[in-house]
Amino acid sequence: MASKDRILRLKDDTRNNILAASIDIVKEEGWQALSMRKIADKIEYTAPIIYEYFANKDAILNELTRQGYVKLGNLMQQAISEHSDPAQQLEAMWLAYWNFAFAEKELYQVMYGVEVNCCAMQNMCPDIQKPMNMLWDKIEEIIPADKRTEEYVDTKYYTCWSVVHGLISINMTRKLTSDEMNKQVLKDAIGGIIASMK
Amino acid sequence: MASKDRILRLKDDTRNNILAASIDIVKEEGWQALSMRKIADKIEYTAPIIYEYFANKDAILNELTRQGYVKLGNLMQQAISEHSDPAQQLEAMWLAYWNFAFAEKELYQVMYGVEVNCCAMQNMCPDIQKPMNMLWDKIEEIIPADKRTEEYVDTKYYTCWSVVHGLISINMTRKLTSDEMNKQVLKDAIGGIIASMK
DNA sequence: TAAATAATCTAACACTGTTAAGCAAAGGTA
DNA sequence: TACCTTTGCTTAACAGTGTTAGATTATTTA
Repeated sequence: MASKDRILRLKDDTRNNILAASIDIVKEEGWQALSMRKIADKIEYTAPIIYEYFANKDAILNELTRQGYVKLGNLMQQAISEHSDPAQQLEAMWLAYWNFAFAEKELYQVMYGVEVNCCAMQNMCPDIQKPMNMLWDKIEEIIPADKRTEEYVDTKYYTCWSVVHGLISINMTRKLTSDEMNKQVLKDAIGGIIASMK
Repeated sequence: MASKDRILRLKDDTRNNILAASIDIVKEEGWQALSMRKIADKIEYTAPIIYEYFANKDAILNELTRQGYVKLGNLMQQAISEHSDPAQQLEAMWLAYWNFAFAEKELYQVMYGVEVNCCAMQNMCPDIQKPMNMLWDKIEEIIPADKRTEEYVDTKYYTCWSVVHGLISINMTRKLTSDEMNKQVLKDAIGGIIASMK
């Protein structure tokens, strides 16, 4: 019965191949160029077999989105482990978020809908919520107990997120700002918000 | 020769009809649903005649984008006229930006590529640059002369823009935050940045 | 070896943006 | 009035898209 396992492993392989082929195509030609037939070509099959692994094209994008959040979560975990002071940890987490957005540009695009049309963030699965929760918890930790209401944490969380995501979006759609200025804006804004929490 | 004028006016009418039909469709069914044949149906023609008025689909989106920037510019102008203090003017301008994004959600989406795929911001025509320039100039005005370098103004400009655009993007892709909190975040962040300029 | 099952492909549907060819009505000219 | 040319518009088509049904081939099981 070990052959069953081998076959299952092979099926898993082609599933991964589909996902890998997809990001390859996106990296080469952008999200708009991603088509079922192109994916099939790349994995040396015909288009219909993809539907044995994914319900439809959106399901592929959803899985890539999920994987993106997993990666982001891991990077944040690592950022935390490299500092002991909560404020420094939070800053490192946002920096990790920032770096992830450009290191995995294509994933960030599908995760946060910058220049992508698809998949309107339907299923809020745990993987997707994790990075958000990590940031939220860390902010909660920094805020002194007497100010620590859910609303206050929410406000600070969304303020930080807005700055970072906004700056990333702007950088991705048009590229005018210099790298030094990005770092400056990021440090200024995030630093200011973090300082205002205490 | 007045009949020539009438005919030209009619041509202008259908051009406008094409644009109006386009936003109508987008408002009803979203950007993804916008197709040449649907536009044609709405203006009671067949698809190919659209190409007598616009080079291709992207050209339609570009024109809508341009019109969006014109509207935004006018709203900002109005915001300025309603205050005398530069800091208050700037705050009103950002508020106008914010309100525009939700009053003309579809336009904002095509202007800033939130959940849209098309038209990668190719031709930076004056109409498009105007709102940016208005904000930039106002920020320059607020910053005291001894700090007023181009880089410093740039930094403050992008910081503000990032917060606002980020918050808008987040609100448009997922809607979790409450209206009151949005205003709070906006006022907090923008207010803070403006205060830090002086 | 024969039957049953799994794996894969071909063909098709309805849609997309876009172009070329053709028809029909209007305009100008003799 | 007759012809010609231009304009306005349509039909038909091409190549591409996501997706499904049916047929075909290969593999496993009895």
